[in-house]
Amino acid sequence: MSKTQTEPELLRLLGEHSDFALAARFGKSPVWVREQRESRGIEPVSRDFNRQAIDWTPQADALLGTMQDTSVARRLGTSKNIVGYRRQQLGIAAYQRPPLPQPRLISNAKQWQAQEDALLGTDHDRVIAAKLGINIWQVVNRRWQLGIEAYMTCDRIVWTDEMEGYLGVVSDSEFASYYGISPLSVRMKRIALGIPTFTGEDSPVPQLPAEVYELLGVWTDVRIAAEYGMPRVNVRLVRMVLGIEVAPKSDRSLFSWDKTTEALLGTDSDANIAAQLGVTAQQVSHRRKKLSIAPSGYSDRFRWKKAQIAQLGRFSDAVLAQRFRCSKAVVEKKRKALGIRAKNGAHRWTKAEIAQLGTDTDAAIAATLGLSPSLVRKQRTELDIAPFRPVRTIKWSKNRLAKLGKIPDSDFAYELKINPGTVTRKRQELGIARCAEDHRQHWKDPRNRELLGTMSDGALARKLGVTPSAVRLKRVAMGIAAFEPSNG
DNA sequence: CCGTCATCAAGGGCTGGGGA
DNA sequence: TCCCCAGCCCTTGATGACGG
Repeated sequence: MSKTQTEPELLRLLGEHSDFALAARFGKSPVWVREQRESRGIEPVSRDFNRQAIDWTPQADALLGTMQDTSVARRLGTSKNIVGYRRQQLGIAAYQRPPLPQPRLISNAKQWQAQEDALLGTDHDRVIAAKLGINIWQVVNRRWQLGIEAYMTCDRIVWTDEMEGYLGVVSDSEFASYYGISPLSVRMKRIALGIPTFTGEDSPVPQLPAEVYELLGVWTDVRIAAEYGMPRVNVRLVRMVLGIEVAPKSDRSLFSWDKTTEALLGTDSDANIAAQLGVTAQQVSHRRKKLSIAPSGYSDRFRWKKAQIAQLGRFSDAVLAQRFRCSKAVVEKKRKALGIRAKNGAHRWTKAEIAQLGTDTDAAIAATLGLSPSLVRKQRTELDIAPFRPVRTIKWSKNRLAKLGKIPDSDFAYELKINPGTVTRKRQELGIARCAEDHRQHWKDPRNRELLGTMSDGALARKLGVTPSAVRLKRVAMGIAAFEPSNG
């Protein structure tokens, strides 16, 4: 089929078939197909486009249970839910993965009870292992055998059935480009699901020394990578494939910087200097940035090209500095000289959002805008906006005065966004008795006390409507250890 | 007693260069 | 085209210091 024949036919089918299907049929890239579709204002085809089109032939049925539903779905061009439904209709058991390599730590077989199986995947393997009084590897192995997904608290990329179905259909880079994510993330996901490359080659999971398997989830990835001289990404990939949660954080170690050690900053890579000083690369990076020292190898004498100037403001200065191999200050200077507005990280600040900075606590604004408090604080300090101070002159209206003593001081203070002491003093000044209830009521409730240490202080604070500090103080006072996501 | 800020550790994710 | 990997940014959460 010639190009002149191909393209009108392809364009006619836009929106009737998925971008990937058309790309495969006409030998185009999915990104190109999407661009053509979007430029014509055509909506993408529904992810269920082929729901009715599945022809369950004996050959198709024969695949059920011989591999993961996701893999069957990919072969048949449908979703894993449809495959799973068909498999259950025919009473075919789900595909069971082969057993994991048996580390030395698994000493004896365990008879699993139904209620113990029910715990799998509901929390970190380490936590469940502690609850059951067994080794984490017994939990991992059992969960793996039953095909239960590991408990995850964070997964930034939301992998849909549709996305998983297209893994291996096109190259990782093509896939990454289409969905706007990193090829590395695609590769890791593809290997984790046991899907070969689109050329049909297997991507083996990196082999780690036997003893390292026992350290996964026990030591941090960074520590394993450093101790065994292997890339962190390999450790992460194997841990991800096995569904082992991250390890608890190590104890923090403070480093005292002096003129001699500070003089090293920027003379070599942060990692090399970190190794030299026996600290983490992030500590070096943090100190270097604090002193406004450019990374090693970055030059301030930078010759700008048109293509590079075109990127100013479209990406954060830091990202461009890394991309152009120059310091962040060089990018910032050029951008400001051209009057181009900065792009901060993944978030582009609007005028309305900037106007909110400093009008409330960073945490409260972050919650409103759906950002992290750190990002809000960073933006506020960059714009030289003073932090919100809860201590301020408050106008005591009749309505506000009427509430004194009717609700707990701390609750009222929270409502007014002022310090609770201010409310208490005003109430005492007017001789009004305090409300019998106060924030301590939170801790009088045994159900709330039982929550201490079971989740992060911040999470419990949000749940109870108090600050993380309040939770932390109570937790420490009761001698309860801080919650560790991987604590076992 | 509680809120805020600064600092640090760590994980998720990305970029880009080099090699097969 | 894929793989490998160093280096970096962003985010989350814990904690000490300080102040109201």
